[in-house]
Amino acid sequence: MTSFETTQHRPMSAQVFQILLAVSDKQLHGYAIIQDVKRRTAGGITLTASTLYSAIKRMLSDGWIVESEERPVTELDDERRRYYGITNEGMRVLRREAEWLELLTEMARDKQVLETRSP
Amino acid sequence: MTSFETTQHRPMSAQVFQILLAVSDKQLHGYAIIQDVKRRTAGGITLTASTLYSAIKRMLSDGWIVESEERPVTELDDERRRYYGITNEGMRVLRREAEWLELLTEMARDKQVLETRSP
DNA sequence: GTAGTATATATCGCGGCGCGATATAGCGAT
DNA sequence: ATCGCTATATCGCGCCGCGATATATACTAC
Repeated sequence: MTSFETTQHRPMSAQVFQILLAVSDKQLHGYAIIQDVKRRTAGGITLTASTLYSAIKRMLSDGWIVESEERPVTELDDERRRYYGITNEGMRVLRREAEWLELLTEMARDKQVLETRSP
Repeated sequence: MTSFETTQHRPMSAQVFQILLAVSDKQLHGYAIIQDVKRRTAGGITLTASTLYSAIKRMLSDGWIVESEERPVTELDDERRRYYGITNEGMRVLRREAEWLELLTEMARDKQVLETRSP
């Protein structure tokens, strides 16, 4: 019998969430992450360089992402790039955060802040 | 011809979001907000007193909530209580944030981080 | 009655983090 | 060759959540 879930939710910034989403299905280098997030959120989130690289530093030490030693095969590569991939732990916290966001959305729906789903 | 929507999303903390949700359909005093949020999120978010009252101060000056002068009719009242209600502007930013959270959830679904919704 | 806990609001200071500013440098095109 | 884009990195400011602390009233138990 597991104890009831009363664990305090550890907040994750929208920026870190987007970085994790970006590298969740492919290896990306920093600058590509910025572009990917900007495109996918339609400008809703524009990562600054300082935000990105400080976040990467934290996520590395937290074991959420890893720098890949072998480079993805591309004819047009750039030596300066550093590629990152998600870890199992990173995937775990990403999934947990996504479920949390889904729960928050449902709370808003319960309060009639959002339209109720499927008429 | 309107320009394409590229407005940067203004981040709202999970705490402020929960406070807005709590007062979205009824007038509540500070301490009751703490209890309401703790119950509704099943302990996921526990507002501290300092977080709540500093957030209330900001939300008042931002015009997201107002202090109600007339007190809700209850036989068991408490003179110390200060009741707050949501404004039209508060409702607007709350709805906008809820839609944003819904969008983030969909992004996670697109990346297979969440299971695809049942037909 | 009085001790202890819950209710209720408020302030201070620390720490974490997003971000503007700034630096450095390889790259691609005209 | 100059200029904008690509690419990574650091510093410092400011905002904000939170622990600590303060004050005071209400309720409950012994």
